[in-house]
Amino acid sequence: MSGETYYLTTPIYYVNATPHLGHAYTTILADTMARFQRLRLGPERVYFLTGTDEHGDKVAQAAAKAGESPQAYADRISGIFQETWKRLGLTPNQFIRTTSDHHKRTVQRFLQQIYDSGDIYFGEYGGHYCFGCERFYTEKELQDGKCPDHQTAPTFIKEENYFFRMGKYQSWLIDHIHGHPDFIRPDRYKNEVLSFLKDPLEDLCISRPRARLEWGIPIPFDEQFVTYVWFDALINYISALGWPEGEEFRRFWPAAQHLIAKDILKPHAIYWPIMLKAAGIEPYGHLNVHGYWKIEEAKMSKSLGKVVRPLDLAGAYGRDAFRYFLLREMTFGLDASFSEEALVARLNADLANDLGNLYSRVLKLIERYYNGALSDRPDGGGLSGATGAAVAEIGAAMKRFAFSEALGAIWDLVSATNKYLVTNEPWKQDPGDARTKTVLFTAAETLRKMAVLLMPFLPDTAERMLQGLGIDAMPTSIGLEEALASEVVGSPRERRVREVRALFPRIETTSPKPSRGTKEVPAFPEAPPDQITIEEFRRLDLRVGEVVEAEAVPGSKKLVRLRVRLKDEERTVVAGLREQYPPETWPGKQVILVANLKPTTLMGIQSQGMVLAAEDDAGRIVLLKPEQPIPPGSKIR
RNA sequence: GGCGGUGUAGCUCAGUCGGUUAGAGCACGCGGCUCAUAUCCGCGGAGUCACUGGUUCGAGUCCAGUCACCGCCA
Repeated sequence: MSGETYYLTTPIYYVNATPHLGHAYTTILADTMARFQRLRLGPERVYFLTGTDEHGDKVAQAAAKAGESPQAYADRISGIFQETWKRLGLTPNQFIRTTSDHHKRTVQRFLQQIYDSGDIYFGEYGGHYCFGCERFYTEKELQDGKCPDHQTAPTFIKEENYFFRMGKYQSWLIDHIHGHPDFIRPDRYKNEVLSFLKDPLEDLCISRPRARLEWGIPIPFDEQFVTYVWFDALINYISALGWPEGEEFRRFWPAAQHLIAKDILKPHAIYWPIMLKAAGIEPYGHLNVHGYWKIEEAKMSKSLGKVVRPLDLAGAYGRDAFRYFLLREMTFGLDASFSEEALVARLNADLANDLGNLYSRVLKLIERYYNGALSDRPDGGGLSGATGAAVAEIGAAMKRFAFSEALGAIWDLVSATNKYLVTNEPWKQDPGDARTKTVLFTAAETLRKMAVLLMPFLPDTAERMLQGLGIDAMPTSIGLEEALASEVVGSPRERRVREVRALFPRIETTSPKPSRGTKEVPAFPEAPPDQITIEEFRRLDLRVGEVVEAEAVPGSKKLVRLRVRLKDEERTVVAGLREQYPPETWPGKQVILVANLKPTTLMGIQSQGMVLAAEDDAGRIVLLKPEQPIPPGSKIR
């Protein structure tokens, strides 16, 4: 029980979408910090939580659209998140799901507790409700009577609900933030919260009538209502630890470091501390807020597409290179730009040229001079100052979540080691000379320490470096200082360097556009690029259509203009099939239509879809149609 | 409309309490080296610190205003 512990959380991700760059960034940051703290404190003192948020209107709607039950849908999307983190090599201690029985019970217990203590009341509320946002809007907030987010007219709803007395704790929260200046960091977000708290805080509506929304956790004291999703979701941070009597809760609360993106500042900075206060739980330790990645579409390669999928990027460039870019390029708290061009620049300059080449030149010299033997390792101490400086800087930077600065400190050490070699020129010296040995072994020792320091940031690379240095045992259950001491890691007397492979092959960019060296990059197991996922397939809206009329397009040999009936709409579709299927053969035919194809204009006629046909090697074309007649508009999946 | 933030080299950014010649990385140019992944090391050019005015012996830094972009709130 005694001693510092570290509890790190990401938001739980809403399952109405699959993982994107933002999800990956937050989770990679958390993983890096978790690994760093495990190295510093020992793994048993660190707990890293992530998971998925699975209740609410939007999930129910997405499930309906996918033709699945909400639970089946949530299971599937949650599974994709878990698989993605696994493939990225992330190491959460727990992956929590809000549809788990344990979480549901905890939420009910929490609600009951604050209900019993009088902080929840029943009241009536009327307002303009947007189903897309799952919230009410005031008249002023609406733009032209429509929801500013969804551009749809809200529904006026008057209903009774349960409300949480947040206003009661407003002054307490303001005092707490002032009393703990880094409760919310960086400062810009603290200021934003304090500015918001200058106005009176309204009570929070924490229920939704079941008649309107089934998919949620029932309110324990009134089965006619389910819990508002935010209220449900925030509680994950303590239900995961087994609040109230769980051993992990006692051990890791309130040493919580919440990590979020700036879009969900308010629930975390205002609702959540007040919820904890009302339940008699100590506030969390810190809220750490990061910015957005602005994706520069112009600088993204066509093959990876506009949608930046973490696994595609990690697959193309290697997961450590992807991770390095994210950690190095964004100043914590600020926005940053993401492009493959910038990623390749970082990969070549920092990873291949600086670190990879350093590793390679040192090991190859040792290989050649001493047949790889590292058993006799006099460390001349010529780099101890630079190493010590790096260790100190990393520690200071990580306290502030300044990942980029921490990596900068490691690269200062890389640079110092390169300078050290140029200064001492071991390749010009006699291998048998004591000085030569000292220089090379000092460099090797520094590489080993560098690898230890890199473990949280580039775990795969750190492991490869240590293995190249003849070390199999990863330091996991010891502190950082011990890990850096040569006696602990790699103590076997018979250490020798192993086969040296390039850590990061350069990606050649000689052609005007970065020619992506995808093939050469050591990728981890990943679907070949010509396969698509089931999600990608589902983006196609394929429908059965029935041709109502058809006529030749004047001035064209191949084109035929079709009127195609779907369920209760008709589309004009221009097809290039007139030679095979003249106009008179079309009426009454059932066809397969790509219904969500972007409309295009052919010979002055707008075509709202595409009819599917098959073509053999000889160029013979046949139309696809349902095996049996089926109502027009039927979905194909 | 209110509050807040940002504006520094071609690009991305650092710049502490006001202090002397404004910094780093990338990119570019020159030189060195040839162990190393065409890598590494050294040197160099380039800035009206958004603009205008003020305080001060002295302003990138403090104050007022203007412009541009961004965020939060209404």
